[in-house]
Amino acid sequence: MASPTPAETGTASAGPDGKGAEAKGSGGSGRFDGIGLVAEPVFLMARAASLGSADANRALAGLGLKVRGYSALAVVCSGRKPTQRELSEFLVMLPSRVVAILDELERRGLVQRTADPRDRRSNVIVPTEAGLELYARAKEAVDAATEESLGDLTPKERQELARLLTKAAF
Amino acid sequence: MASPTPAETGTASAGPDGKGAEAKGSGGSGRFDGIGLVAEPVFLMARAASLGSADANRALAGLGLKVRGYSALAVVCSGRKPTQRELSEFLVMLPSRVVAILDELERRGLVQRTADPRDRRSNVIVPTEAGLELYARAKEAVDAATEESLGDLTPKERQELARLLTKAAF
DNA sequence: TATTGTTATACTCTATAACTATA
DNA sequence: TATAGTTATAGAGTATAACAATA
Repeated sequence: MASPTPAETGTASAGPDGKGAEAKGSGGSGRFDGIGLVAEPVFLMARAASLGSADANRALAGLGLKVRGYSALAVVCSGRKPTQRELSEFLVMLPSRVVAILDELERRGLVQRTADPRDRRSNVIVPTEAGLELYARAKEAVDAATEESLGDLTPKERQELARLLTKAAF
Repeated sequence: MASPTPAETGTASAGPDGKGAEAKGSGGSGRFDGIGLVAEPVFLMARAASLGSADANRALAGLGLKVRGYSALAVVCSGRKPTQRELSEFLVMLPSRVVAILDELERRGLVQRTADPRDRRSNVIVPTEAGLELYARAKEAVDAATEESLGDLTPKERQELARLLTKAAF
């Protein structure tokens, strides 16, 4: 059981099996009952995030994106015109990592660094047409992956999960 | 706002600010409203897990543990006598990573690799007295950190969050 | 033949500290 | 004096492939 092959998981997460092979749908932790850890939010969030990111990375692989690049592109495509500092805070990424992510997105012609008229130290990041188009397709891919990885939750449960995670994440 | 100093975050997570400095308690995403990404579970789980792990790592630092080592110790101390393969699957860690984690825990005298009478290829991992004692203290530290990072959620909401995350994580 | 644990290796991400140009 | 972006570098974590012992 459970293929020990990590698969092309991209990077930002993943682990030994692309998808939990234990007791999905049993309503509990399946064959891992009795381990106190399964009741701890820190562990549950880490595991869910790891598996979810792996799924999303697989879904994004065909578009040449991974979760972090996709997330940055999503903020840039929101119309908010973020600076790199804002991206750093929102995505919980170090400024130096933002540089690398944007270098790649800019090299591919998906975003542009533009001058901030109010502070010449800052870069305002805006999407290109190609960036907006790729983002639209990427979002579909991520949504489809989410649909699959949260397949056990009802729409109402998903909405509640998102609400609670928002309180935990901000 | 928001100290750009990452602080001694351990490793398994972290980012630019140890704790969200935006609009905690506003019931929403604060100054990040209008970014579609904040509604996506993959992003929310990654952000919550990142901040939560950073908090937990800070809480565990004084005990010489980080989230992954703590998690492995927790499973070993559950009385389940896991093999390394089982730890790999449960913790979503590659077998080679489990080797490194256990090498460290064993070197510190917290766990022991013992022979599996039913399969001489496997190691059955058991805790030492010192391991059980350290785990008890570590669990308290993690629980306290969780108490703080989920401080905005009512007990009922935390319970519901744990239930939904369990469905998502297994 | 397949699996467990192990080692080795390459790559990515995280963390820190410096540097520049602005403010 | 402080901040935004950049670069460089050290340290963890992730992903693969191979191997010995065992099944």
